[in-house]
Amino acid sequence: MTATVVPASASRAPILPCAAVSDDVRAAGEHIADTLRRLQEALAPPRRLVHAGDVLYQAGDRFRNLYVLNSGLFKIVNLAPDGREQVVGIKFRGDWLGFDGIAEGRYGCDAVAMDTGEVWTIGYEALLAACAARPTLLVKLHEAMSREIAHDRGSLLSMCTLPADARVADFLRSWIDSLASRGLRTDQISLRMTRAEIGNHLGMTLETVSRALSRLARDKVIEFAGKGRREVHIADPERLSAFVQGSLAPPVLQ
Amino acid sequence: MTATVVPASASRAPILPCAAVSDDVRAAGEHIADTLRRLQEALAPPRRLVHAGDVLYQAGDRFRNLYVLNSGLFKIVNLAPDGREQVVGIKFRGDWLGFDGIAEGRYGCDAVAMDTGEVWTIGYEALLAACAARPTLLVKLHEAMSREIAHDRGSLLSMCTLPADARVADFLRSWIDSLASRGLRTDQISLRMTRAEIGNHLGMTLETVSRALSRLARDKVIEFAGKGRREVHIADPERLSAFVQGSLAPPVLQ
DNA sequence: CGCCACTTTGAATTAGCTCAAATTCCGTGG
DNA sequence: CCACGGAATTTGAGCTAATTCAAAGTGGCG
Repeated sequence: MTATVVPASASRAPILPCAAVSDDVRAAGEHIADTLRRLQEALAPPRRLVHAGDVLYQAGDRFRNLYVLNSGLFKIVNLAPDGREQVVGIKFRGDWLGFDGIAEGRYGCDAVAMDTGEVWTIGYEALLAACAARPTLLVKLHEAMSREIAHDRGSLLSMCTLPADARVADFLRSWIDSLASRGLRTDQISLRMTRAEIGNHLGMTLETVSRALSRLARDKVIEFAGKGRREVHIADPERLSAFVQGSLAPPVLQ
Repeated sequence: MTATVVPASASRAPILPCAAVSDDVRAAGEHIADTLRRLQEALAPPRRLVHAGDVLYQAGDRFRNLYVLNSGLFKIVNLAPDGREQVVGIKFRGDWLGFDGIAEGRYGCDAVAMDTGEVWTIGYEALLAACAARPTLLVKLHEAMSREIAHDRGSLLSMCTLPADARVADFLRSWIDSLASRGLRTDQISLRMTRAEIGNHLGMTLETVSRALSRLARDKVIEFAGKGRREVHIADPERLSAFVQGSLAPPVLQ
């Protein structure tokens, strides 16, 4: 574990590339900043710097804290007793981690950093105490849990109703959505995951992921940037949605 | 909508068939009863009788209430804008419904009764007010949300890592688990769903569900009871788990 | 009794998997 | 700076699990 603790006096927020964004995108970005501000005021949570590969918590660890991502990227990995494992979620700035530990008193997943970032540690008991005095903080907490439930259901829907190619497209689309709702630029994704990890997350093999990406590139829905093929450019997010739709309705139009 | 409102003076709890159950199963059953008791004390929520097919709320409806199931069985159906739909959850006695509506102020799914039952309506604002004075009620609420998140992730894992037959077995196993944790008899399941619904829930076709069930019956993992083939007897729940495991490890034993 | 919805089972088709080989990328050490 | 080696990626060629299509079979209910 190479993570180190950073004093609360560290920089308040990361620099956000701020291109032209719509009003509701800016509003959504504000929503996250607002939550972070309130957490800072109420709890002045300790901050921790993490690097790719760092494990924030593991399945089975005793639950005491929730965590909020101030920057960076995490994967949430679910583990079955029999050894099966799956990437069940990708977490971005503003996302909370660890909700699944509340009920049983132990985390049910691993949380692994996929990039350098900063995590705020929120003691659960302290959070509850703070919420008692600040109702809006409780509202934020519930919204975050609710969003997570809704998002997981969306994943399940994609998994169950989309063919492999469309599932990959939808995965990219939802990633773009996440970026957009944080006011980040939506024309490129830096996939900090291998094809194998993406495949595991989407319930398909790494070869199928590779083929799907190649086809999306061939059809000009995405394009690869740079040397490695982990930088994906997306000229128009709409084309991703269109691709998903297209793979549903077999050309009925005569 | 044929549902009717039942006065709060109605019977406190349904009759629970109580065979020999282990201590922690009884404890789990107590957990639910305890939550219901606290809700009753704090809010005296209105009770509503529902019948199979009744729709409690629909995706898009304005969110105002959570609901707690005192008896009966619900399915939660997620709907995509493009018409895709999926049964993303099955709800039993003690389960909460509607969490997904908190964040956006609108429900994201339909909640449809699959059997006669009684639902308690919990005004969200009133609940928050009640929680302010009763911390344990807040704890219960968070536990319920946490459990839902953990459960959804389990579903995703099954979907992504199990072949069709094992997925059906795992579905039955988790249903049995739900019954067990409520102190209900675990040797039979009354599937109040068609093969098509089960298939939709598990991401496979109705034919595949039918074949999987036939194979499970042939292998004596389950057996059909009664005339229709919706009553499933399960002599030993362990055999379901064993079947799931067996379909993972290709006979390595020489 | 007969209709209708649900279920089962079979046969043919296919999407995605497995296996295999070639290629690219990137860090490391000479 | 370049050569080397391991990991990740791409692409091809069968193979298989699950789907689609089709046809009986079964049960519930007016």
